[in-house]
Amino acid sequence: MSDLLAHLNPPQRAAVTLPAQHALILAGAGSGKTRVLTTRIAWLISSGQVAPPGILAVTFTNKAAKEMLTRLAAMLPISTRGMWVGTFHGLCNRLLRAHYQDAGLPAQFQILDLADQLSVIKRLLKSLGVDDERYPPRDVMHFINAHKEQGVRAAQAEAYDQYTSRRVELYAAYEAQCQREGVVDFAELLLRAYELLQRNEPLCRHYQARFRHILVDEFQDTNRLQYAWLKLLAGHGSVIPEGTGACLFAVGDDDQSIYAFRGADIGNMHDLQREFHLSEVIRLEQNYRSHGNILDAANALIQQNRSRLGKQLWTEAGAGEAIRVFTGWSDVDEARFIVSEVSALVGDGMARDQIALLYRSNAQSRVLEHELFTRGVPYRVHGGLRFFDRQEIRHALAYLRLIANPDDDTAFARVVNFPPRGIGSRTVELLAEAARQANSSLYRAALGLPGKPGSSAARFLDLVDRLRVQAPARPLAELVDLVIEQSGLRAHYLNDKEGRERLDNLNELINAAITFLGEEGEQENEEQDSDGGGPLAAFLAHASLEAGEHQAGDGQEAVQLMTVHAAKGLEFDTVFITGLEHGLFPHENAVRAGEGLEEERRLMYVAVTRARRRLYLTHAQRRMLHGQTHECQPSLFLDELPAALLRRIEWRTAGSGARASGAGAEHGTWQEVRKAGGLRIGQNVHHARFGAGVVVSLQGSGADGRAQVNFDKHGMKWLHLATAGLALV
DNA sequence: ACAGCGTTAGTTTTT
DNA sequence: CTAACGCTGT
Repeated sequence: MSDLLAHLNPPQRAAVTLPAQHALILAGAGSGKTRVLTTRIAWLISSGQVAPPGILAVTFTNKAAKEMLTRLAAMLPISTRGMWVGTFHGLCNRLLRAHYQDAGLPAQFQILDLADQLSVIKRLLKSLGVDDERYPPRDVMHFINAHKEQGVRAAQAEAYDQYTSRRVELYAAYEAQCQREGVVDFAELLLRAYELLQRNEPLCRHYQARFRHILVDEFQDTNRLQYAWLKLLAGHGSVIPEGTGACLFAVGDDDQSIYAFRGADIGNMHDLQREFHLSEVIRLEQNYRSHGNILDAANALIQQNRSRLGKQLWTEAGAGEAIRVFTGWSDVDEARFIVSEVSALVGDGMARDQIALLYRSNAQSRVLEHELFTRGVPYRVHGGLRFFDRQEIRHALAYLRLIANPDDDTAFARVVNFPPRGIGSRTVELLAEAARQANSSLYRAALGLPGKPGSSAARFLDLVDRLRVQAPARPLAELVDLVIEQSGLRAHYLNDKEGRERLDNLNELINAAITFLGEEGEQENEEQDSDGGGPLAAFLAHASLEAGEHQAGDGQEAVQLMTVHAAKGLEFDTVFITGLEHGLFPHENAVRAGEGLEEERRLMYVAVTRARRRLYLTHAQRRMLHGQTHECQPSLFLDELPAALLRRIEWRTAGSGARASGAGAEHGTWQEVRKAGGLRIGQNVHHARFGAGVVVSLQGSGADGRAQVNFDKHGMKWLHLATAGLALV
């Protein structure tokens, strides 16, 4: 056991060996958060304080849950069996499957992802004849989800004006519709599980007696409902029998809270302290990731935020390199600099996957990708289409869903005419109308319709029927194969020119089914409760809850491109934070909202703390946005970093000795015009707004000519010679 | 049933 | 500037 604690620093050890009590651990970036969490569990178990079934560990992502299990398996001599480790959604799904009747759900209930949910809402609005201009489906969906995340049902929702009142009605209709179809959306998964425990006292007592330690990762990202769920399970706020209820061990970092827009509420951190009477908070501030300069920059930046619990990262590593700042003349210029820098780093032996290019919004990847592609640098963009989101996979899953639950209208509508079998929109409309009148699902309405035997509609119903009859006798993978074959999907994609890849994906789905069953059997389960609905329902839930890797890395070691949000939790030797311009990062939409700027700053903080050794901050003076070129001001975050930590990078400039690679082709161009406008490199100039500076490079000629000037006070700028009014000094 | 056209919007996202 | 969506015409 002492081995467990051997490599921990004092605060980490204090957190791990805390007596059985509620606790909040404020874990800074790179401070060994996951390690503390897993070691705590291992310590609790190996010191005999709790048996594995007494542990409930909650994360937000499947990746984090998996990582926790892997590390635990390495630490503990005994099996992790019996522990509940998973995402909020995964665990709630488990609860609902085990107690589906008490929760008022069919055994085969399906889980709607965001796209499915939107599709349900669209159909609902249509059937109710709602003007979707006034009530855009996306807004309605957001309205519904926001309420559910607050734990508010339609019946309790406040309708303070007529418009809202209508949306509450739609929320109620949506609830009814989902109930009729036997489907639950993501938020419903949590709300149902919460209500299940809240209303069923014996059941709640059972779990309160079982779980003695609840550990939560990324606590700052919890929404109100998730916090309420945790409190309920921990037995907080109600009188419960002696020896039951759990200790809540929450690990989080308020400075890395970047998901307020989807309901995360940092207020939960304050409430946790208050409601659980936490006298002290353990702070993990020693950072094992980054060099000193990077941490100093991060600290200085985040200090500008007013509402913080307070924390200061430090390291035993040296100061390291200065933070490099580059100002591009344009977004393209910025990208060229970055890629040239990347090439140089790779040339010096740095692994490409240790270089990350971060941006605030996805659209920004375009220019970077173009440049990387042109220069032949392998790269990988995170955040693309996920496996279970692919069209062909969704089609196949829809058939499987129909087999499991014929009332699933979303699934029905998706495949009723795919592959095309002559069931047009007219037929579907009639069907929808019949279903609405009979208050039944599309499938049942279709059964009731006076369809001619042999009609395409009847053949479709036969197909689903036939598959459903065969389903129970078949192993899951075989069933998937059967569905792909008999539905005509395989034949359809065989005739398709881009179908090759889609067929590969469908075959991959069969593999996924095999893998899934393997893993399923390996873990769980001495408990009977975990499958309500058999392997098919479990597989479908898996498909909804774990959307799969974004794309299998093609093996080739590649430069990593992603949004700052997607980078949270990751680390790289070298990080480029790009597009550091006002309006872009911080994003203008965020700045307008009340606390928006602070969240943007936290986002910047997350970005900065991703870097181990080298950090580049880049921005452009003009950028193409929505088809128009915009003049861009540097991000205010650049000004919030101590100048002493920064070093401006000059690129393709005379005599600077900066990376000259890539300048070859353009070298001649600017050499010819270096005398443009009477300016020369090294010329001292004065600008009305920026003051004194030195010309470091010249480009273009005539009305197009521009000069890069390093201003004493304002750093590097590109200026139009025609308009800048530079005075020679 | 589907191609082709016009319109419109355009942060961040896991489950 | 795009991409995505919805509508119209064949």
